[in-house]
Amino acid sequence: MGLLSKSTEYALRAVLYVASRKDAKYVSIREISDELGVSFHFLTKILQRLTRKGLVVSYRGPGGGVALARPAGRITLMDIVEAVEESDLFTSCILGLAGCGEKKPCPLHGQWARERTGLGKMFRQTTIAKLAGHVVRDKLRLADG
Amino acid sequence: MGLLSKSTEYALRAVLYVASRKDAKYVSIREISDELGVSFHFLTKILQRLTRKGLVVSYRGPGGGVALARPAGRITLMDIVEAVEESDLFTSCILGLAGCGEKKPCPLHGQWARERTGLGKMFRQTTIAKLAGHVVRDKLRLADG
DNA sequence: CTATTTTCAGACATCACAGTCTGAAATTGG
DNA sequence: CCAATTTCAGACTGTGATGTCTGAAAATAG
Ligand code: FES
Ligand code: FES
Repeated sequence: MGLLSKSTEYALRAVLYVASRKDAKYVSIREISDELGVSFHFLTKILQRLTRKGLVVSYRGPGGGVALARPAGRITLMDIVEAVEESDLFTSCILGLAGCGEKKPCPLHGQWARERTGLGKMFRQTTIAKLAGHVVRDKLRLADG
Repeated sequence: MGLLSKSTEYALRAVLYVASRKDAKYVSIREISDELGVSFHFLTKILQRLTRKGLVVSYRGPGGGVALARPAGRITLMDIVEAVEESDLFTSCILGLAGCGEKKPCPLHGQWARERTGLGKMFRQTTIAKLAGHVVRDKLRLADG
């Protein structure tokens, strides 16, 4: 099992792609799906979700597409993950028990809570701007190959 | 998405339960499923996998059940996870790209690789004995409620 | 206005994981 | 031997995530 769902993976890659094309006003979903090598229709549904959540704005018709709703420096990985994934990764018990907390911990609670906090920090502190800049400067990939 | 699959969660809980019943020779799957509150048949399939992988030994007939194949101090969480999960969590790209490594990193590689290493250490260094001891001494739960 | 482009919306299909069920094989106790 | 107990094996079903398809709605260009 991967850490993130396919939907979240695609969402992150798509947003990073849009952010790395700072010059463009709107980027069409068709262009994104072609560049990332993922299904157009599936990506459309995912981006619609980001649109409804207010992370990206969209525009229909020729020259339309999607754009970030606010500066990439104010969008974190956690924003995206929370928008598309209904995951309790950062709050739930690693053994799947009901209610994770200090009151009734499972035997793994201590160690998992520490790792989870580290992961949460990474997702909350890393912005799209930082990663997109990395993509542009170092020509990092957002697709296979 | 949780970090572990249901199968892995059940496997860990079952092994911890067996380890925390040091006095017993064999623990029946029925007893385990009752205590953990999970499906008997489903748990059976999971424990059969652990048996085939050589992590537990089983015995049929009255008084039969499963037991750890070696001292709990020499079974790590990673042993269990690798036995039941065909997960690449500790080797694959967090964006799902083909081939994760320094040669062709994705923009998240650096940060994810660090977190992943921490997680891997936790799973490799934590033994069943340590956690089961914790369960017995502090009466920690392995089931809901 | 008309044709084209593009997102929006939702139905439908596919697939892997989770869970259920039935019966066979092994072991024990009487 | 016989009956009860328990694991082993595999077929079957349910469910949610993934992926595909068709058409409507909005915007642009001519
Ligand atoms: S109770 Fe299990 S991780 Fe917190
Ligand atoms: S290439 Fe993406 S995490 Fe290593």
